[in-house]
Amino acid sequence: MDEEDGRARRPAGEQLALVRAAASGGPRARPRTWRGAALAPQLPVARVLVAKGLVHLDRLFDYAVPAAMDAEAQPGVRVRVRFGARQRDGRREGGGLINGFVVERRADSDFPGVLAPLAQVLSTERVLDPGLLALCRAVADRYAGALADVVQLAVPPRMARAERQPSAPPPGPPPDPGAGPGGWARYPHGSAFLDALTRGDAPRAVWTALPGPGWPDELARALATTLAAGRGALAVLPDGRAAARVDAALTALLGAGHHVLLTADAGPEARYRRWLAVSRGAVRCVVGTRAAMFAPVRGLGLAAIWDDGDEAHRDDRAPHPHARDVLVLRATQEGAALLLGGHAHTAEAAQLVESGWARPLAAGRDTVRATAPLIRTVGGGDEARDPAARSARLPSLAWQALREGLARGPVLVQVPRRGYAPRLACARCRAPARCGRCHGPLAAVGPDEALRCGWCGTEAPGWHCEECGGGRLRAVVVGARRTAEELGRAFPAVPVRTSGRDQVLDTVPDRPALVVSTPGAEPVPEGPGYAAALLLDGWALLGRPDLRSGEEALRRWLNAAALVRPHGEGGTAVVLAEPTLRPVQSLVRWDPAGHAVRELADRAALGFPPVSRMAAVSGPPEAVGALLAAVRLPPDAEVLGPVPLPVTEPGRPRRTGEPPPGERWERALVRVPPGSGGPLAAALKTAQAARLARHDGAPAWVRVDPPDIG
DNA sequence: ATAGCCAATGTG
DNA sequence: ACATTGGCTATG
Repeated sequence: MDEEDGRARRPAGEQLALVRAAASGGPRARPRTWRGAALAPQLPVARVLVAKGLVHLDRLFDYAVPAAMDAEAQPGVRVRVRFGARQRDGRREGGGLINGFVVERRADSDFPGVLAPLAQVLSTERVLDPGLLALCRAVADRYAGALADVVQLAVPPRMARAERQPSAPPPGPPPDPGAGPGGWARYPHGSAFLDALTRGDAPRAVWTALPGPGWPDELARALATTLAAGRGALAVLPDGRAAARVDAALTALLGAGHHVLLTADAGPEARYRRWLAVSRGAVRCVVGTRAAMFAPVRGLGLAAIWDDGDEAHRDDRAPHPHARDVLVLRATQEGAALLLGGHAHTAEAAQLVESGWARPLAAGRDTVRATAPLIRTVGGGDEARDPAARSARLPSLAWQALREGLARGPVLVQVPRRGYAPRLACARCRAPARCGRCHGPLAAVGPDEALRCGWCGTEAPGWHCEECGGGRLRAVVVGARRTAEELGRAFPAVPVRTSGRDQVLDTVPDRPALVVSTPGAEPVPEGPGYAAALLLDGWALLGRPDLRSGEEALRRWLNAAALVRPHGEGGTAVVLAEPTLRPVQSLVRWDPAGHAVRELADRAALGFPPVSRMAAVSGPPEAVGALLAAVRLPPDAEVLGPVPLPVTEPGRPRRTGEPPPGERWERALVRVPPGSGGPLAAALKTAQAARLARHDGAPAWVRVDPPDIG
């Protein structure tokens, strides 16, 4: 914000006299809108956010409002201004035109100098309203980022054609979904949650969704209930497919016109048109992917997020806000309800419950048992005795589950994402390197890690090829397609479908088929669910030192197993993993909340997020050292490191915050206890701004909530 | 970032 | 005496 510098405030008259003098005096050309023009009679000062995300320029600048722009230069509109000009003997020189937003109209300015005029009002659309501005400010503060950067995430680029069209209002008042609570009746507190929404209260719930296809309808009912109570509603989903399912459920409840779908699939212009309908208040219900977390819904009554453990919820642009955290901020700031739902539970969700901020919304054990499939595990001890199973190189139990499932319907095989767990093969004969105990694929989990089985985790020192006796390995990438081919040969009578990153299959019919999919791309079965699922993804994750490996493996398993028929209808999911491990046990008991609670306790004991908050400072050693030396950290902050970062391999595309190839960078972590996250971000931002403004040596990167802590 | 100033350095 | 370069600073 603008600095409080204590200088005497000039009366508006004197200020304007200065501007006029400047305007009539100099020989230089001035913006055409300005030459000789008078100023706005009322509120002649516009406070402008310039659209440059520089941490050290993270404040507002005052401009004079020419009379001709008086009516249009309202708070929230996009403008163009001269920025970076210098002032010499009463005239201004240079400075380029850049975009910005009018944030406020004022009678006078704190700035003691001569104000430059607004150059142009780009659009009369008030896209950055005070509520959205306050949210962006809070997000920037939370993440030690620049306000302009966050605004760029929140306000889509202008599409003139979309602005020319008026936004159609809904066909009438939103219909009351009142046909009872639907699937919410299965949850002891489900109806109470909906009733609270109807009353206009702001209940906050962490919802453990029952397995099965019901959740999009339940989410839609919560949104529709809020809308019927006269408030706005917003749901953020991890991908376009999930958003489309909720969109369809909402259309079924309300008909068309009462909500919009904000996803990237629509294309920039259609997306902006829908966003404008929300911004203008014509539509008050939004379903979308992460950018929708900022959707300026009027009178927000409910903010909902599905599957917050999905990394797609974190924006990939600085300062990398996470939709869960943004919605928690919004619910607090705007007095809205929060619904954080999923089959899995993050430690963050558990923390919201444990702190008392949110209440659990879960079904009873009996209901869970009646809706979940039977979970079976195959650990390293289960040999493949069945000759047919041995030829398919699958443990016999897995083979059996596939065969029995295929007799009754589609069977899902969840395989690791391509390139995620590189498989190894004999360098001489190309035969896949197999585990001696369970025939699972061997994998090198980390660069210097031991060779171990990708399924049961058994280490395989001194490996030799079973086919040719060779002792050297080479990496081969085995994706879904290859797994599909292998399984197809094992079950020649059954059609094989694949679904993965580049070719996602939305649904599969209720007929016997092998459906090979990577995590997150699982097709939704059209019938009562998959007859069986084989979960081959996860071991590579569990072997990692990553903080979230267990949580993430369980999340992927639960999301796949939730697509399987209930145990009572013959549904079975087989997971190839050691049954003693915590995530495996939690899957067997279908207890995601319990897993998250234990996970949270562990992290609390170790001083890990989300109980502590962490920020990473990375860069060349001298830059990291200088920033750490300059920063005035809160007294309870603790600096860990710095330690050397792994060197970027040449050729691999580099992400921001990673060292350029060949450079040796370091990373320090700064950790604070709960409650000191805000001061930590503020301190880092201040130090960063001071160093950048002075060009004080090489810059360091600051990132709040860094990924890959472990 | 970016433009403009200034001083220091280089060139005829 | 003048041009070129690099550091420094403020941006309304």
